[in-house]
Amino acid sequence: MWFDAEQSVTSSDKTFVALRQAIVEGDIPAATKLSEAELAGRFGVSRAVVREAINRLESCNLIERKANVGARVVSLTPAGLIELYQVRESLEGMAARLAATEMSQTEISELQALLGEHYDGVQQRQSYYQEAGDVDFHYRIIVGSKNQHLISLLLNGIYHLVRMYRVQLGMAGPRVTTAFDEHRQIVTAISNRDPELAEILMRRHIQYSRRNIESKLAQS
Amino acid sequence: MWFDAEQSVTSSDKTFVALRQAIVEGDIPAATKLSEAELAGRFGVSRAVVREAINRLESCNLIERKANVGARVVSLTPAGLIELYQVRESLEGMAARLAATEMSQTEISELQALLGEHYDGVQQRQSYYQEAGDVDFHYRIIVGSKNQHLISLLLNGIYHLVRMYRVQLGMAGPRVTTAFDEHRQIVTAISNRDPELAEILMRRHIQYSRRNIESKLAQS
DNA sequence: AAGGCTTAAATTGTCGACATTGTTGGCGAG
DNA sequence: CTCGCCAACAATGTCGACAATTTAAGCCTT
Repeated sequence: MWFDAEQSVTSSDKTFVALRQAIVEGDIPAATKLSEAELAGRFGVSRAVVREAINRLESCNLIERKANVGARVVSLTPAGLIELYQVRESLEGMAARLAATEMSQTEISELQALLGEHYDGVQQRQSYYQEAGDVDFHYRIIVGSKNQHLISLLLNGIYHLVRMYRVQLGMAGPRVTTAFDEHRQIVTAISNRDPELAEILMRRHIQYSRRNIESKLAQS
Repeated sequence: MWFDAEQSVTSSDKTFVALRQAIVEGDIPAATKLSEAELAGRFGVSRAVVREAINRLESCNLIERKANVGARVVSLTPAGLIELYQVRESLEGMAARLAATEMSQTEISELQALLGEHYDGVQQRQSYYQEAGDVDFHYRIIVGSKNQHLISLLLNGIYHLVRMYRVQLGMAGPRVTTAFDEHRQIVTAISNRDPELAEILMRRHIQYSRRNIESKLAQS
């Protein structure tokens, strides 16, 4: 499912990607202290490449660093989740707004087709497909904004954190049918070239998503 | 004027800050190729610290890197400026919205006091004060949002780029009186605890600012 | 026994050298 | 004369070792 067209060529890249996945998937639990030496041994590389990987992880907001002390994986807190979704609401709302004017007709058609596939998946209750379909939907709108800053901030910065919360809080993929309706409304607004409505609907969609995760968080 | 409470203790930090300033101020022109060896010699440090500084500069979107090729300072383009201001509009709009509910009464009072000082500066046509006052105004609202992601994205990521455009396109500081009115309206909305209005006004304020810079850009 | 100081261990920060990759110039074939 | 291959060069990527700082333990004092 993953949209990394950029192949990681250098050793640092591979270590970075591997570490990021380990953190996001929870193989390295939240709030874990990261020892450069230990990681270097585990990945069979030098400490320099681990350092570079850690630096890049830090700019993804997946780890926190203190000078002369070390790095540790971020802690997942309810407050942090809310803050994350506030930023996401802001950025993805703008992405939807821009997508309404910047996406080509071809891209919009593909988005509508994706919505159709998504609908089939929902009918058959394929939960794995729901998750992938949701990510793909948001991904296309973000890219459709044609704004490099937005794309970079969301795909490199926010989405891995969002996924980390989802995975580690055990979000399977409920809220599918309602989410599908919201998706359809957003696509309609975009194909009508209505930026204001697209932004409003996307922001509400993310607000609902946040509240859904919050309620899950409160249960556990 | 600068608000870096975080003192740079390590050698990488100092190199990073120095390099960032050199790039933002234009001492190192846009689109310049950055040689690790040369910079290491110029700053009197090892290549490793220059590498780390360059990595951090990259996550600020001030330089671009290609594997096995090298790094170069970003190019300033009209399209890039527009994209940057679109993101800024989105994020600072959300910051104003959050500030309207999250800022303490004390912080709001200080913001109003700052507005008064700013007014005096405008009366006396102190252009240096106008620039500093504008930055300080936006800074307080961003911090007032109490959202760590927002604060980090804007202060570490966006603002240095904005400043780079301002400095290198020779923006002295016009648009002061109108901007002052806009600032006052925003403060009023925040002190009235009106999130929606605060966001709308901030977004319009940044849209105006963008158009102003765009017209300057078209002249040259 | 509790607290603070000193010292030792471990971790991070920095350095110089080596390996690998990309680039540039020249040479030769067509 | 142009195109393509090859080699030397320069730049980035990686590594192991040393230096500086933080942390922990141990000892001494009170």
